[in-house]
Amino acid sequence: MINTVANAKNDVKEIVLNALGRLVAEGKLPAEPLPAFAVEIPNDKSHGDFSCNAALVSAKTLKQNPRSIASMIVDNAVLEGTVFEKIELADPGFLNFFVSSDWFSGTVNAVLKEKENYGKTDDGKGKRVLVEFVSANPTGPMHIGNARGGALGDCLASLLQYAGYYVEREFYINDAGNQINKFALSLDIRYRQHFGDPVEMPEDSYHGQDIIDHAENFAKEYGDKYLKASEEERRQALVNYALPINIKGLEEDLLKYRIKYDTWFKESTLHNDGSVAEVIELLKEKGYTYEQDGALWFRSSELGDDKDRVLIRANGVPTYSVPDIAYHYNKLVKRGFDTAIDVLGADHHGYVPRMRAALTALGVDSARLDVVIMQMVRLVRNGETVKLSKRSGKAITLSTLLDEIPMDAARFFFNLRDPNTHFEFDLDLAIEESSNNPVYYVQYAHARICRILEKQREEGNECKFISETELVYSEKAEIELIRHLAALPDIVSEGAKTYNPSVITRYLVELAQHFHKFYDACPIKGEEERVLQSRLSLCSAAKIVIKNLLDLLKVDAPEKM
RNA sequence: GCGCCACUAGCUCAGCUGGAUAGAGCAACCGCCUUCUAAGCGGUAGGUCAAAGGUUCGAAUCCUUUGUGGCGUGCCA
Repeated sequence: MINTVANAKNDVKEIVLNALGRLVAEGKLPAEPLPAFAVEIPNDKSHGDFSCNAALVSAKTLKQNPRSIASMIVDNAVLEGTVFEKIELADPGFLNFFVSSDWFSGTVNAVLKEKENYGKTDDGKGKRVLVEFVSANPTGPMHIGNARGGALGDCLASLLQYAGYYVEREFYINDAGNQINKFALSLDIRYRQHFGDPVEMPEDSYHGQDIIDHAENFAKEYGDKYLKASEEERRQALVNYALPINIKGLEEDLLKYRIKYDTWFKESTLHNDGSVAEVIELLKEKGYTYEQDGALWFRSSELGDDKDRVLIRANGVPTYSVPDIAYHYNKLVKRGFDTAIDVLGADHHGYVPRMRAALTALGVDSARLDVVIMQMVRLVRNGETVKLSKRSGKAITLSTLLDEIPMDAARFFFNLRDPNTHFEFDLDLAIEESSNNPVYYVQYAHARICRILEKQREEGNECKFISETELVYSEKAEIELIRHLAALPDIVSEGAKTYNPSVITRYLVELAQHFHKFYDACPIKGEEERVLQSRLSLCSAAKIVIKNLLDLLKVDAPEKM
């Protein structure tokens, strides 16, 4: 058994349940089913290492006051063979558990033994999860929202892997439908304008410089020969030329961002292989469709959406929902993933009930679709919000952002906050090479440890990894640091369960803080052998954990700064 | 109008399924390098947790109403 917070919490639960069981068996307590109770880490360390509210929550059921229940539990608790050395009763009825001192050395030992596996959990039990994220429109470059989605989706995928899931990353390419038509139209007009045609760009076409560049490069390569071709042929040629370039661009930008997908899934394949038609047939068969005003409707309002939705327009063209339904059907049924996770911007939240309704209609448990909604990012420079205008084509693209700020900072910063909260990205801070910048603060801790270990090695003090019974920790800063190391598996479980990688970045900042305090309070050089070895071991353990988690985030862990 | 998300220190944010005096970082002020990285550490000050009700042993946390802000609400994606 490894000394982690998670295991200690389980031990507390067992001790309490056993004590309660004994009391019931002796007839001192009624045999009532008790409500679930919690084990937590108190803020105030005088309240012990772990505290339990069992007596408080069961007071009502047992019809006794919490204090007397707690007192009975204390009297009947058996601590032999556990990591705890004492339990205290505290008002109004808390049970405070104190671990024995070798629990701390055991934790350090566990980290050193497990190395790169320390912190991993088996919550996922190998369940197959598909994380789809970014899926930016291939008609243009990626914007700032994709930057958050990229960092978030990629780290979420890594976190789930860490928690024992089998994970694949996927990018869904919308290479069909209206957006592509608009793309074609925009390219077409720019191409004709290039040769002096006075035609104007419609309001809702793509006005960006990238479209002009594509048209001009196309003109350079093929001259004016497509001017004489049919409009359809010309647009097709333009799309066939520009779209692969864009997709390649997306792939390259994302690779620079350290994101590598397992699959690039094209929407067009769903049209070509009949999946789109199949899904419509299935919905019809199940009786979830009807015709009205010449269009085919989906009875989504019966399945939790706030209104019915059009599947096929009066003009015979399916709406975007249909391939999307086919796509999710593909993920969950055809490819058999246990869970599909979509990382979406808040502006798409209205789409979620519809997709769940569709899955339900198709006989798929809609709980297998999980959606991580991320709120908008506000970019701030010099204390002022950077205005983003998509319409004018002057939005900040992902690649300009990444030219401005270091990759490490981007990946770290976009995972600093809960996905579902609005958040402010301070561009100046991301560039700053100081302790104000959380990335540097964490990296500095890592570099510092590396140098300490190296210096000690030069002086003949190798970290020997002596047995846990010989490690000794008594300083407050040591204890705090070890407590934090022990908490990692719990943090991983929580982050995986709530789809929230920000717990990892925050954990790292706190870990770095605990380390810096330890560094300041506990010298290594010149200490007696046992203390020296204990502290070297603790340094190594902290280094392992920082490195593991920076790797998870795909942020560099420099050995020197 | 309806729906989703938010509102905690001057600023940016934590606060786990309700728990024991509400936490960090920044900014402000005061300190710490002849010893392993001062890109570090310590201290002081700063809050009616948007407001009002409710639920209970106990609420920043759960419920209701109100206010403010963001985003949705297409036979656009």
